[in-house]
Amino acid sequence: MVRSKNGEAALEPPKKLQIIEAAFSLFRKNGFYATGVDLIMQKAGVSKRTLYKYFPTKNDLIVAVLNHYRIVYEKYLNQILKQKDKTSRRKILEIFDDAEQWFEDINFHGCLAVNAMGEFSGKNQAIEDSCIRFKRWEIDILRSLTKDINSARADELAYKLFVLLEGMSSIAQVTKGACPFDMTAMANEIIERHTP
Amino acid sequence: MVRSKNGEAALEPPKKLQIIEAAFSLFRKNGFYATGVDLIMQKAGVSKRTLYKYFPTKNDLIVAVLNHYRIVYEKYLNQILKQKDKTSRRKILEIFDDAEQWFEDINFHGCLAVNAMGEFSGKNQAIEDSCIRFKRWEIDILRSLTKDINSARADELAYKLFVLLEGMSSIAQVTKGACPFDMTAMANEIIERHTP
DNA sequence: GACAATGTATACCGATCGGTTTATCTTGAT
DNA sequence: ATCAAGATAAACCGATCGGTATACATTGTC
Repeated sequence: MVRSKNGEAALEPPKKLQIIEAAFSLFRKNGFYATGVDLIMQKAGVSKRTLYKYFPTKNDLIVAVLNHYRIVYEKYLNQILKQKDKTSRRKILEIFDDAEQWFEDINFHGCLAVNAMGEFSGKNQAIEDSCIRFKRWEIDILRSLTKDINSARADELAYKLFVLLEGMSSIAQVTKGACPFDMTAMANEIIERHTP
Repeated sequence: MVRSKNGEAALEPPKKLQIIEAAFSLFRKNGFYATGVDLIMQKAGVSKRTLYKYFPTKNDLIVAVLNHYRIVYEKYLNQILKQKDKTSRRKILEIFDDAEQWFEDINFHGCLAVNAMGEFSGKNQAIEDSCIRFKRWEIDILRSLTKDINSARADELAYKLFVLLEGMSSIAQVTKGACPFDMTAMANEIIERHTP
């Protein structure tokens, strides 16, 4: 059984990833300050010593979680972006369609980077930088798509779509109600208006 | 000098308001969990006993601060809304103009209700309710103005403007950079498109 | 079977948290 | 001048925080 355990261990994520994923779900649900390291190590099934071996401070773990957040997002986006048979416009609308569903999920608690900035703004530069990088990356993705729609006004279109996405996210986080209007249709209108 | 002190005391806000205002600025800058009651009482120039007389728990103070946040916002909005010589459209654009300046301010840290929801979602019902009420109130104000522009589609127009406002707020909070596009012009475009 | 490495469990640390209590001082009304 | 009210300052409380240190169990390698 030792051998089989080893085989599994090679496939299952290492402890470091376990910790990040446990912290990720706890931070998202309960916030950063409100989540203690004891709870994280308990949920990760890992001792405190191991946790502090991989992450010398809690803030280091937070930075790692924010990076993980982007990687998870990236994996999802790549599934959409790699579809060769779809136009950039359709890809964008697909992103908005999925986002609309997320926002209606009872377990949606807003963008982790926005929440982190609300708790650590002016307090921890590394965390702030992570958040800023995340948002810049988000709009870069959108811009890479809007370039195919209207290369001359790609920046403007990407930014307008981004504002729509962020606005809906914030509103959904607070009001927790279903969107009173069709977000994807809104995105489609904006794209329509910027299509030459 | 005792008499002059008394005279001033009658005009200056009572201790309760001092506490709320001190907590307001601290919560906005440093977040809720990260701000201890000791710092609040120190900044308010008030003893701990007095603070706990007016607010039995810290969460009670947070709710009061969120209500205060709405009242401050309301006072500002009333200055705009009461101008009889301006159209509702101009009033909306004025709101967006001011918002754009706020967002570029170095001391802007996002919407307090959004930040509070990020820290207390699923933890404190009273705080959550305060945040939800705040957002509902915001969109109600917008709807009261869009009714004058297009009564048939007032809800839709108000919501679109609200999404724009919230989206810009979130983006500004994280990226801390100047808006790359003219937000008021965007609002104007939206209104234009919904004007019959 | 021995050994070093690694992980776990847990006790512990000082600091700080939200909140209470006590003791002192100021104040306004009589 | 006195006295009760209400404020302050500060000690204090138990709990929890992030983080460290210790003791024990498990593991792969030789």
